[in-house]
Amino acid sequence: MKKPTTLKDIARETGVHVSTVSRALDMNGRSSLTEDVIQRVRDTALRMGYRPNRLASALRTSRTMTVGILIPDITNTVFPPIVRGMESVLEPLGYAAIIVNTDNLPEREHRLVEVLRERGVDGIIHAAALRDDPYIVEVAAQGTPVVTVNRSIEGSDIPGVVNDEAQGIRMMMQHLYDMGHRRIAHISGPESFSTGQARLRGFHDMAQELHLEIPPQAIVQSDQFNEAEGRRCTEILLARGWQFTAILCANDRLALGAIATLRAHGLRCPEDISITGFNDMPLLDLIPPGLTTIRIQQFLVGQVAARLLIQSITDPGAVPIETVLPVELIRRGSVAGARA
Amino acid sequence: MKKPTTLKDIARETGVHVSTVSRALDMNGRSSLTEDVIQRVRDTALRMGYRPNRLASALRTSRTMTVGILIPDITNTVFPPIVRGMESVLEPLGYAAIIVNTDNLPEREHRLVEVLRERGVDGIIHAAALRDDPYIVEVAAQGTPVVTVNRSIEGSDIPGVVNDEAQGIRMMMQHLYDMGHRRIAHISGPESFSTGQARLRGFHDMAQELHLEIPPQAIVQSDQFNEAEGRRCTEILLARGWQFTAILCANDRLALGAIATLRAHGLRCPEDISITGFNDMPLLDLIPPGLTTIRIQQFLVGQVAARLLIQSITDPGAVPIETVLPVELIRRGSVAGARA
DNA sequence: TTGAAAGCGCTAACAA
DNA sequence: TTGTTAGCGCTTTCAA
Repeated sequence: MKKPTTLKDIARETGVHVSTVSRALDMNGRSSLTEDVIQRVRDTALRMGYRPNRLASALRTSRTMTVGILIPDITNTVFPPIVRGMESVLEPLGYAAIIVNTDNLPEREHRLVEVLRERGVDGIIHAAALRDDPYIVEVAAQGTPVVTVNRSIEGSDIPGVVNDEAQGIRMMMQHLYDMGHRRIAHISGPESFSTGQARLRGFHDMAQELHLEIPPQAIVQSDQFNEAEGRRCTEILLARGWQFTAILCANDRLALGAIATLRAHGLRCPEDISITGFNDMPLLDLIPPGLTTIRIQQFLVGQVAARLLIQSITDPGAVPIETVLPVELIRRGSVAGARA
Repeated sequence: MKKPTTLKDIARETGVHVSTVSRALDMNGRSSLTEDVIQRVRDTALRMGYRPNRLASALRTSRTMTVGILIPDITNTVFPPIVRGMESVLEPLGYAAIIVNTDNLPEREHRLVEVLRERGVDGIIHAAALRDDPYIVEVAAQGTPVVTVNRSIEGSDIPGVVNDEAQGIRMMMQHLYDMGHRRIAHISGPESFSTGQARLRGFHDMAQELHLEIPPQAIVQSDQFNEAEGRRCTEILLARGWQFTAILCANDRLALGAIATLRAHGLRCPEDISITGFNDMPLLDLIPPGLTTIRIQQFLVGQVAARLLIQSITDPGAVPIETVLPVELIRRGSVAGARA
């Protein structure tokens, strides 16, 4: 239970004033101190096992060297690589991260942001932003640096990193088209997320470009990005009776649900119906028939977001509002040529 | 950029002393204050959007209401559910969590623990403990409450939650035996983790009980719990030429690697060789041929660990050293009857 | 180049 | 029941 060494202890030990110790231990700002004093102080600090008390220093400087990360659900396998990407830039810079799960619930998000603010985080990386998220906009307006990842907030000037949704959908549609598909259904993402929205728009735009007819029955909107919703939406699609040869799903988990439901109806993927996803989440390659999907650069997206946040903290102003990262089409087994 | 409301602001506004404000806002300890004052203070606090500064309060009380969580790698899908389990008990109690990834590297673990201590965490949940982990033992000895999850530290009195490894291996061996397997190989876990050790011992114990002969060639030790090691170890097993009908792998990822290597050698699972795993990680059920495995209660293990930590913080002494959670055998497609 | 002193926001004796 | 006071450990302005 021994109590930690403080600056005062080191001061007593070396016979200088605590402010001198503080200066000697300050790494960046050149301190105008004698080399000799600096050495003596640092040596004794090391010897006594000094560990700076960031709470105290934060109270003085209002810099905690801690940031908050808002995730919808860390259990969703797309997010861990993103988090590691963030950590890979934050940790070397001396930042620690408080990670919280919002479950996409606005009032839970609200509460958790309070938790972060009470702890004086220097900034917030928001991977769970809602398209309409007035609360976090307010937080940013009050001076807490905020950046969004994956999703963006509509009509706000909060910097964000996103994947090239439009291009991803475009490549996928082109691929399906090239494989002979003309009647393509779409299970779209929740309309409360910018990703769901962007992918839906991409779908319409590309359909028009390819001169595909997309009747209203071709599209079902999901309420969440998960397997259960994928199943529910596929049931609806099937019940509508419109004859489609492929379903372009707004993400991988919806696609997994779609495949399961198809199978339950005696339909095979890809022989009867082709299915596509989005994200290329981990382990996907091992799940038959191998989902054809759009790969986003999960680790990189995290890195870029973290860099943006650091920049917002140290040098606001010069931070780009939107950063778009390229995506890649991954062909696997879930797309086949359209039946005649 | 408006600066946050402090107790002093509320004091000025209500015309009482800041210590009175502090008392009025203190939720638990009944404060011997007039109902009227309490109401007035709380009302204005609410009106002014007061948010307690935990840094300042922590500096005074040395309670940050923040805990540290050490994970080997959040990208490993067994861990996110465990983390959610922890969060499910921590968050309602007002605790936030700083989560860090050790990658099983001792010196990285060391550095990250420093990061946590500098931020004054009230305790540490260690899901990345090494069998021999003198540093964290020292940290605990110096007064920081520590509990381990999944893995335990040898010869220490640090409280820990583990799964019933012995019973899991026992059930699995019995299952293989019942399916006619008599020549069972084992890809064991890293010897630096208590889990690897415990499962290996369980393997030997149960083999003896079943009167199975286990020649030295039957066992290969992995260096890490991942697919690459599973492949490497399987190659070794195959090269040795000992005829086995099943491989009991120390965890799911080793098993996934084993299946891949078998396939590369033209061997089918389960027709030629049966394979088993441990953990029942998410998505495993979707990967063919469906790995027969031992399910650990991921969410629960996290919950229990968090409860233990809170107890260690608030009421040390009465904390059980070891808590063992039951496991379950999950039969899927990777085990078939042994070939004659 | 170094020391003195004040204060970040809060809590907890101790007094009144 | 409420106010006064001191101080948690650190940084930073001002003096010397």
